Amino acid sequence: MEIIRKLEKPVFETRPLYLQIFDRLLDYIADGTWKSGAMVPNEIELARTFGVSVGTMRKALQALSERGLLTRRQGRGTYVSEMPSGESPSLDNLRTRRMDALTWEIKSIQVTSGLADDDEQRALSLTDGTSVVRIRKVLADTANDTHVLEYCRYPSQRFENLEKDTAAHTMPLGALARRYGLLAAPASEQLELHLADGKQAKLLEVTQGAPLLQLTRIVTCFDHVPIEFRVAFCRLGANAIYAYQLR
Amino acid sequence: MEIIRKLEKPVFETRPLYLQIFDRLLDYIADGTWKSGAMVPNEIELARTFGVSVGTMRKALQALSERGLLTRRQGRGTYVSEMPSGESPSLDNLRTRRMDALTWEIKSIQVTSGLADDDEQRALSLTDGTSVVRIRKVLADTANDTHVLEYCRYPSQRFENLEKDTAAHTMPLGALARRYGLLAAPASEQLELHLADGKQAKLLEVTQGAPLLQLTRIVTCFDHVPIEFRVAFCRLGANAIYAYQLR
DNA sequence: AAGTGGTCTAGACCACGGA
DNA sequence: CCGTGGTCTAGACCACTTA
Repeated sequence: MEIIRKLEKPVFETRPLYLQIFDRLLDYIADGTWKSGAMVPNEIELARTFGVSVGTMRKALQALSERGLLTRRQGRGTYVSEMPSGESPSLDNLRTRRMDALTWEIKSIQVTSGLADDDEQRALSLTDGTSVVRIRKVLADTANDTHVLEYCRYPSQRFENLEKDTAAHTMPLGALARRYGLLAAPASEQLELHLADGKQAKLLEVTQGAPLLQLTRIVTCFDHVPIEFRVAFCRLGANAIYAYQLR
Repeated sequence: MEIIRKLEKPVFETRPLYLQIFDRLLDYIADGTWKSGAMVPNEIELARTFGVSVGTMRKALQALSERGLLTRRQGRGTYVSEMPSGESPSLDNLRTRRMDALTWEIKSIQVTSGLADDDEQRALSLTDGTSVVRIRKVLADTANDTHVLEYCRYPSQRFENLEKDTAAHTMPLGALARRYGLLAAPASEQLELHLADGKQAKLLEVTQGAPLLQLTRIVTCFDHVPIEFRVAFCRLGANAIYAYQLR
């Protein structure tokens, strides 16, 4: 084994072993070999099956743990992180002033599909003539007087028949992606101020020209292939804020 | 040395060695023993001087590197990260649509001090009767039509004579903190929509009631002691956005 | 060629959690 | 009590940078 690796590595794969293992484990999680919430074998056993030292195995596991895909606890073991699989369409960074999560009610949902327009092509790295599934939602947390109009687009090629998969329409992205054998990586988000146009005003029950917080994000897999393009317009109640952790 | 550590550790200090070293190195950087931009000794030498193995030393160095305080490059060595020491009062997350940094001009600056009010006491964990230095700035990037009204408060106790230290008033927090022997840790920030009151409207050259993006952040040292309480009101031009990296 | 950090190994002991 | 991950050691070799 030692010799095989020493011979093959320079030719076929020069990346660090722990990163190669990282990717293999990523596949395990994405394709369900390791199911959400399940306990995974211990370090020593994993190291043996991959033919590496415990230290190297550990580095791969820690990398996954840092990215939130595995949860490790001393004395307990290593578990596949439970992704929020419920109905909440994660707008995690919208919080109450006391940093509690908001509780969303889906007021309306509308699913269509069609050829990607210029913006969608650019955002999702699609070529001309490819199509996308579009999901438009109106969400509300009436207790906190906060309403969101959300436009999500997914490349049809990677999300086959998403249009008809109604159960998937209300899932947060993490769960949706995994349902289609994909793993969403951390993304960046952009915020700007936007004044409501007529249509937005109607859907969000505000007057035209009311100030909204506009969120734009593009989520990719770990291989940097984009899988979601989302634009959300938020009407924030007096008690609602957008909070996040600076680097 | 070995014996001393084995004897003393359980009594005086049970935290992992690499974290103890992390803190010592943090002090080196904060107090200027390791100057900004300087190269630090190599891992092996450091490990010897601290009386630990290279692996442990490495873990401490990497932790500092992850937090952006050290910069390590294979073949080059380890350097103390250069902090932005210029005049720009870092509003790093405000960007143009193309993600370029904005270039700020200080339109006005006003420095006062006085007893901390309730909000300031809460934000900075101060007790009744302690005082703060307040710096109010109006900043503008005229090219991108973006204006910011920024209120910063610092505990007088940790920033002695900051009121008279005019050079410090225009520094970004990282540089300011280091000038006073402190090291700022990553913080969290809150965003909300705010409608300009009369005073804000005048300072930002907008009409009263104009929508502003309000940023609130509290920055602490690595020991969680708060050192800055900042509230900023931003009038964003059409080309300006607030961008950040999701976890 | 020399020196640096990056990767990898093969052990050891410790602290925690659960049976 | 045992099994887990967390810490720590003392090496080895590799890849990169600079002189």
